[in-house]
Amino acid sequence: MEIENNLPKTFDPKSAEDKWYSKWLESKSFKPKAGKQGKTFTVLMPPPNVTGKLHMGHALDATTQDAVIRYKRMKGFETLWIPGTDHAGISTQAVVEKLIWKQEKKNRHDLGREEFLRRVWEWKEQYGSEIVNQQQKMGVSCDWDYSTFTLDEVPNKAVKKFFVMLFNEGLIYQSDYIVNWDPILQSAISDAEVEHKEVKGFFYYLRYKVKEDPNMELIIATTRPETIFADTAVAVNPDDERFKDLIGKTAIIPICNREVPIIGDEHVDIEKGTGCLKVTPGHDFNDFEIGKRNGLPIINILNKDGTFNKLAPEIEGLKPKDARAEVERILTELDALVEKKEHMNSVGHGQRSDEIVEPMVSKQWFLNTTEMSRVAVEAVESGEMTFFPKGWENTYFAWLKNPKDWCISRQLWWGHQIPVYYCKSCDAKWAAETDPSECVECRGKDFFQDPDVLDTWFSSGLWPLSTLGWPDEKVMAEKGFDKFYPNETLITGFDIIFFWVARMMMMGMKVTGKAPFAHTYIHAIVRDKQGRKMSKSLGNGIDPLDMVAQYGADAMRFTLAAGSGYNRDLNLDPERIEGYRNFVNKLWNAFRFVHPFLDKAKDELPVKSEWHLHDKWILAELNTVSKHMNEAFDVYRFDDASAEIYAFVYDKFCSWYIELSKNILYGEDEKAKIIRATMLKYCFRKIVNLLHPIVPFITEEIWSYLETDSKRLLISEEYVEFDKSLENDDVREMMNKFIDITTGIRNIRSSVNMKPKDEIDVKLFTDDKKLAKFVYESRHFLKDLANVKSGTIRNKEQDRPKKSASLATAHTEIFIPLEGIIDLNEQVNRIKKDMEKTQAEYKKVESKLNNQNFMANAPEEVRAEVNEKAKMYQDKLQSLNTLLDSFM
RNA sequence: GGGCGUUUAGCUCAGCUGGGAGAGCGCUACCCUUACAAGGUAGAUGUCGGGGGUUCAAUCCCCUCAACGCCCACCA
Repeated sequence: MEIENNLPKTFDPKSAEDKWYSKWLESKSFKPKAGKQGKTFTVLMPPPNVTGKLHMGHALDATTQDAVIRYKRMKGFETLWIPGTDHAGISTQAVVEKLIWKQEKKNRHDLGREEFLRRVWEWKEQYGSEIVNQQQKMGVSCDWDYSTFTLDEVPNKAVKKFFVMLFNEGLIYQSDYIVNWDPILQSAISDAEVEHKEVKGFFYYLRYKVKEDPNMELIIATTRPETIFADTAVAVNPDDERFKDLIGKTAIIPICNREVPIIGDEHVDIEKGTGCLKVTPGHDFNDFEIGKRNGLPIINILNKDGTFNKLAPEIEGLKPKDARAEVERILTELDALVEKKEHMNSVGHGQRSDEIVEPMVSKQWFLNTTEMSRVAVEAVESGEMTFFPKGWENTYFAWLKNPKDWCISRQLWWGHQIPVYYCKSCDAKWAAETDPSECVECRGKDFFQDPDVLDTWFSSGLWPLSTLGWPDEKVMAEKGFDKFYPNETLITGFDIIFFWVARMMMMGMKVTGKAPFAHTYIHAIVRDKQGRKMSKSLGNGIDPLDMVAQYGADAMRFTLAAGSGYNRDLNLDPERIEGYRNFVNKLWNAFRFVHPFLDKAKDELPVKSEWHLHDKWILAELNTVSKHMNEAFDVYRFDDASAEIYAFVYDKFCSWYIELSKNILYGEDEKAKIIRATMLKYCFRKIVNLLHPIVPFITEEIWSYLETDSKRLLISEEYVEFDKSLENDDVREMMNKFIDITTGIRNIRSSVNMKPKDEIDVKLFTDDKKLAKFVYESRHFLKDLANVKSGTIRNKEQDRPKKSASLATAHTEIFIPLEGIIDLNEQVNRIKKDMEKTQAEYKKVESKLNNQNFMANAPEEVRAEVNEKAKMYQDKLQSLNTLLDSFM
């Protein structure tokens, strides 16, 4: 019979993607809608930087969040997924500065603050929307009306409100402090933004004279000889027998010949170096502390661009590297350099600029996080917020249990300007949420705002609040703050646990007393197939949009979901995407098979008494899959969810149910046809439903053929739930046996190199009467599945055919009489091999049963299982013996 | 130096509270069989990093060694 099919032979992702994304937008399917759960479910998208092109990490973010949101939406939660973008102070400013320099040879100071910011905004308007396009290509179902940019009005207000609040509480303070200075950005950066890298350097052993005793000299080891101009002391350990008499005396710094005190300080390690330490409070974190303890002066010998200033006259204007060489030259000349030894040094680099950061003392704003950290720790310890996988809480704790004050000011222009004002007429300094018109103290008009801006993470930390309108009460009401805060789940990568997760926790709890989200799912970092980080310099990056163009968004999403469980790395090989593209296509073709029969299908399932055993079986299997998928999604095991449905579609639905349906659908029995068509349609509705959170496009496309009401979109359907009444272990057992027999016959066919066209006669022997009956009734199917032309099925008391190709399962012996055609020795060997294997298995269980300790200690169910297995192996061995006998 | 993690089939990885070693990709043979060659059928492959211990029973728990990776701190 010829069946017409007007569907394309391969699935075309592109047209489906565009079509359905617009339909979802039109139908407002992404907007929160009250559902049967009576609860909200909010997810906050980590806002990508406006500078950025989306990379695979974003694609993983998008896929996992979209899967969760779609799942929960279908489960009947009122879902809200909030998108947005981050102004990313440092990187954006750097990108635009570079661009302007390239085009006009002007730096930001040439343009002035106002003009420069205008240019950055212009740039942002042009490129910021690119991100939205890219996200939409991946199918994200977020509510675009909630889209927020960190420099929008409300986040601006949030930042100011929070700043002023903490300023007035005394938690935000200004201080001269040693900070990490990035000479490229010409700004302070926080500790968290510094990355340490191993760099080859040297130990320089320098000779310092002691003023009081011209014959005495101290040898000091240092890795940074160029900083001697900023030294204000020499320190030794007060318990160090070698040097303690020198404490109180004076050392003379080579080159600049400055006299500095020799002091005793516990920090000095007797074992390390020479036991003498040069103290540079202006350019070293530890020395800064020593200086504070001992009241030492601070000398700053660096300019903002990292070159040396006039306090280091011999090297003025030089960069640290050149300065070091010059100092080395002079020291050698003066015979003050005793020795130079190679040494691996770990040196701080700016996360953004990748330039060596210089510790430098400057006036900065700090946020005291002691109390906020404690609260944030408590929230996780109490279970108010849970990490998935749980292990990541260690990383979180490591950061928060050892809080350091957070340097929040940056010497940049692009960002939230610090809302602190200074009066020029009096000494007043105050923080205000709105632009002031006069000095709070002298009411003078001559005041100015602090020129610095806040660390980007300061505004990101308030993201859960500001995206829902805080602190503007009107906007909060519009956006449903009370309804959607706290969020339910945060999904992000582990690299920003303390940059972002910890800060949101601290700030969210500070403002509302509640953790901003209940769950944090930490997903893997996407790497290349060799496990290397994707980076520009390696050129191993994979562009998600290329993958979408090449294989379709569904294939890429399925790949990412399948690779994303509780693992730390996700090594992505484009070949895997191709593999899952094939899966998507498989699904499409399975549907192509069903499609012509949809006319016959009814919308309601027939009464149970009319179900074929195949139907009961596939519905039971599908039901189990739905159970496992629900469980997996609930705990963010996207890998399990994907594997479950993948295996079902391939190994159960396509390989068996569809194959078994052909005989019926191409047959004569009209009633049976209708039932089978109805069942297939029903299964397909469930399959695309279950798959929808992972592969939204193809499932919506297929759904459109299955649902007559074109207004009902799959995205808004109810997710399949477990239904206990569909479970049926007897049917499963029967089908498994039938599959054993079919596979067994195919196995024999393959072993004797039979062509698919060759028809065969099969003789089956089993003592399972129900099975015998079912197999007999299924004889037509066996023709389709294994080209069985004729056969008999008898009990094991009957004589077996001689010299046949044969095989034994635990329940059935299969004979294919082929005397004269087959190599008998080969057959005997095959049976013997099977026998050895089975015997080995049997021995394993037998030894357990003979082990008294096992019988005494093992739980009953385990014993029962082992018993059953032993019986199964015995049966099989007996059958194999019978098979061998047939060759005698 | 402190902490975390990883080590299971050629590759990438799953294996929950101990009780049959699994998946995908790849590979081999045969097949263009009327949903699908982006396919079908059949098949091969593991001393579960090494050693020791607990247990009737260890990939799983404990100890130890080794290799690799990450994070933090520090480096006179």
